[in-house]
Amino acid sequence: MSNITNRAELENRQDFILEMARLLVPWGVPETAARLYGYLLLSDGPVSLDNIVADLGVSKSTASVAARLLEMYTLARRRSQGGTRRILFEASEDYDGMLRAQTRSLEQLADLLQKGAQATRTKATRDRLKVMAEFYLVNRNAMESALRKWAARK
Amino acid sequence: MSNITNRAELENRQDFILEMARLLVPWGVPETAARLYGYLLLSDGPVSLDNIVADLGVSKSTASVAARLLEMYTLARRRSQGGTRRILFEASEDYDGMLRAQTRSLEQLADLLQKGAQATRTKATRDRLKVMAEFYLVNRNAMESALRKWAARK
DNA sequence: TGCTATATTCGGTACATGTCGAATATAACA
DNA sequence: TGTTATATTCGACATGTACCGAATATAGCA
Repeated sequence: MSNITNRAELENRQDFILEMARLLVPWGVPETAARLYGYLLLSDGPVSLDNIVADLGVSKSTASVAARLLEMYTLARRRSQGGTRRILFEASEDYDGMLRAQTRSLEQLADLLQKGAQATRTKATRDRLKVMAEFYLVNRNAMESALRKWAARK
Repeated sequence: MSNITNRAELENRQDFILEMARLLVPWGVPETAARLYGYLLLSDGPVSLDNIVADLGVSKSTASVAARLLEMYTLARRRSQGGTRRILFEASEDYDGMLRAQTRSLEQLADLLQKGAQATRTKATRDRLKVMAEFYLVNRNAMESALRKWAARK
């Protein structure tokens, strides 16, 4: 039972899904999981593994693994329902997970550079490391601030 | 001819280099290129391929490829000198290359979501896509603004 | 032009990762 | 407890990527 209604629309959906994969793969999301995320974003409601298998053309094991991956990234949520073992998946509203990971990464980078600077005796090198640390910290703070502002909006 | 002066310091440098690799690999930088970047950051001046080979324990071909990669990322610069074929490498001051790539990526993501929204007929889904597009755009702008401010500093 | 120093490319190999279908586990329920 | 529907794990296989050493290319210079 496919989730897609007509032929003309399918092309657009496929394009969207493929493009989403193209953009997400460089962020470290495996191809299939990235496509699944695009698929979930376009789906009008929670979908089952069998939906995924039908519409994405992957095996059930692959679908299962990809869905769990997206859950780990907090990009998707599973929605169990009583009375059946069937699990439904949907895109999560916590779509800031990826960016939060970024801020964490920038923070760690700044930290490492700072520590590196402290352990460096050559002034020129030490100064460069300090400046870099500052650079990454400033950018981290900008993102962090934007994320906080967003969370508080509405 | 190694670039490292004494035994006690080596441990710290190695730690720094390894940690840098750990942080950069998730950004899509291959292990050896990431280690090389850490090494360049700690080096007090431009280094030759032979320095890299000696200090990083990789083959010359690997060093050559890794250095070229860093150049492509604009994380390193090569400095040719007349009178010899020897090339020296150093960390670049354009260490914002990675973050600029991020802003571009966020922009494309926002764009794709926006276009996806336009092609969606279901209101709830369409609205979600619009909100997401806005989210990524806001964050892109925050980073972009921080980068501009940094470039104009001093 | 030939010789030396150096960088780059190439072919093969090892390793990691994603995918599949089959096997297994588990929830629901008669 | 047995049967069915469903999800998950497992083992094998394919594919891609990074690495190495050898081969090749090229700059400098006698």
